[in-house]
Amino acid sequence: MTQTPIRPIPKRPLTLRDVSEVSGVSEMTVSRVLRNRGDVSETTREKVLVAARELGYVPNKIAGSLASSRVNLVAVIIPSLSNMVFPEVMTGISEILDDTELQPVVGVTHYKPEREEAVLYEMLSWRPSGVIIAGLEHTEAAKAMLGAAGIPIVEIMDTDGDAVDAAVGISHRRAGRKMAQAIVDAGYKKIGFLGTKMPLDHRARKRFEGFTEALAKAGLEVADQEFYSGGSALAKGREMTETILSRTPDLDFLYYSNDMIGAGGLLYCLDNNIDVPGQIGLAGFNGIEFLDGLPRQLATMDACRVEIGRAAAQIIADRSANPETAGKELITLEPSLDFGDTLKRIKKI
Amino acid sequence: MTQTPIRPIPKRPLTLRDVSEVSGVSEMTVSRVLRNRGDVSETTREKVLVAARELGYVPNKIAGSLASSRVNLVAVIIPSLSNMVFPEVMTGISEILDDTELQPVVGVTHYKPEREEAVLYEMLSWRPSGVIIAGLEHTEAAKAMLGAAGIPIVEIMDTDGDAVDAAVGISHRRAGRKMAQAIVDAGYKKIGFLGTKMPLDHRARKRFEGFTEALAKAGLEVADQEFYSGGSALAKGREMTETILSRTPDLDFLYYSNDMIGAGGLLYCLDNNIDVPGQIGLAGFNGIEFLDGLPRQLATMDACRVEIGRAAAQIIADRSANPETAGKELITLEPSLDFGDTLKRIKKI
DNA sequence: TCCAGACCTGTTAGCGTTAACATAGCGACA
DNA sequence: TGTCGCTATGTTAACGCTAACAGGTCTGGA
Repeated sequence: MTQTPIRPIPKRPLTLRDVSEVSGVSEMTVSRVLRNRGDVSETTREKVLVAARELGYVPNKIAGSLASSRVNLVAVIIPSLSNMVFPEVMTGISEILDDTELQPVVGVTHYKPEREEAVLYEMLSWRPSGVIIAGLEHTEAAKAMLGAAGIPIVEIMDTDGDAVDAAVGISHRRAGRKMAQAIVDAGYKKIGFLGTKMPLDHRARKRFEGFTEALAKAGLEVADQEFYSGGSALAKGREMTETILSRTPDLDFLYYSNDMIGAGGLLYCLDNNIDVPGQIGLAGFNGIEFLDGLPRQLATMDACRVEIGRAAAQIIADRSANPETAGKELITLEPSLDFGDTLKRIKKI
Repeated sequence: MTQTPIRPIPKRPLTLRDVSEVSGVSEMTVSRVLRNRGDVSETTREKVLVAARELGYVPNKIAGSLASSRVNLVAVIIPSLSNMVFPEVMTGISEILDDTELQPVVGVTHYKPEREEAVLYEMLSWRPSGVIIAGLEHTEAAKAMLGAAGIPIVEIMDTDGDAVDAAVGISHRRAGRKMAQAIVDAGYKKIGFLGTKMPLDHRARKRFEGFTEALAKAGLEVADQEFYSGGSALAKGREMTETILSRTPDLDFLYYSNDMIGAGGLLYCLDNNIDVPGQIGLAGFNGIEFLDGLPRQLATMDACRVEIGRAAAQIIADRSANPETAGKELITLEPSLDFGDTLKRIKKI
């Protein structure tokens, strides 16, 4: 019936002092044991660990970080989590950071510059070991903060522009051009574009710019466009496809700004017995895994999401381990085109 | 050509002292201005804000939190981000916390108890204002930590079991029973179950238990089962459906443990001209928004994800504002059944 | 026998901020 | 005119931990 005589009343958060008292050594020694730093005899180590476990002691990183002025956090600032793109980037980041002391902390901006600024400020106030932030476009204030933070900064996803420090991504202009080229090569002539109403999604904008630019070189232009916002992307893809095809029935290609609406479009075409890719070709952007299960494989372009996450995290990890590495790395990955079943492979005539 | 004379050399992180020197007041006054706390004259306030902005000062929350022993973080511990379920829970949490000082910090466990334990330890070491954690099943050590943390704990998603402190969720047993009942009522007799190979997904397990239990009451049992792990859920849904139907061709209902594989199954049936819901009925679980775009609406059950997030965050916010509220709230939400187009509505004969 | 050096443990002084209290200035009122 | 009571500011002492240094003990080689 005897309980372990754990002091029952105080209910105040435990500190190193409590552990040190129970184990009969100094706080410093307890700290050493708990961090595996410095020499401690095996007997002492054991005593301390037992005491800590018995008390249920959890170290206070707030105090530890302040004292050591090292914070094992990496701020990750992204526009959205509901996109499936960013969870994949997170996967890449975690893969690398799991092998280090570092830990990602996520902030979401909802594509709003002022939110980004606020989130960044908030994050920096925790004095993280590094920042991974989506995009190259930031408010002046945000750029100033990034520049002055004195920690590694990696801007991800995009390489069309100037980075504050390091950058990892793909060229979205190039991705747009590449897709346009493939479409032109396949012989399509009357091309429609379907995208999101997102003036602040700079990467989508750049893809579109690259796309129209390459079409122009081939003497073509986008014949019709349609935009949406909100709602189920798959359902919207259907609706938009219906709308654009009823408005401009002789389109022979539809380029979607993301795979989800592209998938919706594909389902619409199949439902309506439209010959894909004969009568109409389709392509999306991103290569999301879920597409695998669709009746036909949508042509798409891989944005190298996991690799981007990995590379970005690697830069932070390396610099964190090796502070003198001056950096300014710029890693440009090459998006690969997947023709799927919805884009003819016919080469230039 | 004159630059603002920002001291150029030191490049050491700025502190309150720097701002206080530039603005000519004490550190305490600067602190008061920056936190909007206590009386400060308008002139002084202005001076301080100008100095802070000019220097690009960002407060150090590490030090602030240590001194005030208040940390405005809420630890959110979930099994996965790639599920679409949890991003929705996050949405609910953010909605509520955005109106407070509190900020969510996410940790991901990948359904591994030992990861959960580690993540929890890590999180608690930041002394957050509260913990929102998925599920009621935790290791002994994790339960001990939660019990001893002395902060509000909300276990979410599930209410079939004992909570450490507060809990918000649905009864997955009940959800399973409810679905079984609807299937039985519609007159289906030979029922197949398709799920994930996830012994540690307790909620899926409980749904299955409730499901078989309700079938048993109607004198039925699950006629065949099929499990998967990894890969594109949509594609796997197809494969599994093909497999189970070729093994047991006379099944007249397929119950999927999540909507994604259910959608794959639906696409398979449509491709193979199987009459849904006449020949075979289908149902999933979760009510994910993306289903809206499918050719036919999959029957499903809403898990109240956003509401769960909101309610959990509200509990933390309330208790954080009002520490004496003793708590132990238990909020059970009612999952609603959506018949969609794949489950006959015929009532009991 | 003595000392270098490895090993183990303790002491002291912050880290940058905020809580709590102290003080200065100033007008108002009996 | 003295004192109360307000506002505006400053001073001091933590918060819980770790870096840096200071011993003290023990070993082995000269």
